Amino acid sequence: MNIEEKSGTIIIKGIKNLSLKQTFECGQCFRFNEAEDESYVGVAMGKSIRLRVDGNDLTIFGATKEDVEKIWIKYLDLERDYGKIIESFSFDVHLHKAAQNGSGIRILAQDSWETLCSFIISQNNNIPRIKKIIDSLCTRYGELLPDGQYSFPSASRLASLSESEIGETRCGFRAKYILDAARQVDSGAIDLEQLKKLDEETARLELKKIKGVGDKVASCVLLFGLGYLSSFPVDVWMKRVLDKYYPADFSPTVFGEYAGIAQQYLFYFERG
DNA sequence: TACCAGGGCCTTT
DNA sequence: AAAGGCCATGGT
Repeated sequence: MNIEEKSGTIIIKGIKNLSLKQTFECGQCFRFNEAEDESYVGVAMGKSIRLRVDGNDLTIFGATKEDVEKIWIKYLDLERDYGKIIESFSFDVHLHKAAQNGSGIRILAQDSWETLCSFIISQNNNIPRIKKIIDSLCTRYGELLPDGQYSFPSASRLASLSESEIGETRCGFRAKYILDAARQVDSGAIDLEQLKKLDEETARLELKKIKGVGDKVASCVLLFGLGYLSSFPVDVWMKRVLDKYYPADFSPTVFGEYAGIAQQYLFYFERG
């Protein structure tokens, strides 16, 4: 990877298939927002960051070269050849079309705890409100970062709160689910890092032991927070896609080891 | 298997 | 401006 450091910013050249807009607005992540000059600003992995793409060059503001190498390349999944994956989907006309439409999407390797908590909040909810609740959670219970933003609160911090304190974020009936997740992660009853080492279905069963985590939320956590790129979340949108374009007995497992990436292309395409 | 659980967005009127 | 449907659901 071609990494240059220039007056406090990092530039990585020759990155194909990276659109910040598609990546941050396809519903996998709730803490990045578009700023001026089409850059994206947000907090992840406990750090604030600003990103900008010009052609095939990615500029990273506010990060050290060490953090780029250790954190951000992995977070943005920059080492994976998405062009090759898109071509591998050419056996399916509809998927291939969707993939070309969303060819700048990358599946972020997000923090496992933040992903679990965020997708519990996402249930039966819309994106603007999900973002608002997460923002409130971070401002209230996260840690203040040098640039004035707040980190995502740790499981142990949330485990120390009452249900009504979590409810101050206006998350409604989800407060008890967030608290259960925080307590199970904080106590070690669930070890999210260990789940990355299991097989997908065993990890899914572990996640579903948490209140408020059903198949859909578990699938999202597997895909966005635990690195299982074969995980294929099926929500109302995806049901619609499957009904519309695929036979009744169709199983998304035919999409293979990158079925989760296929899911994102189909989701992004269908939502328009 | 229905129905219920915040609340706010968003479209329609 | 007011109404009502809807929302990347899961629990009971």
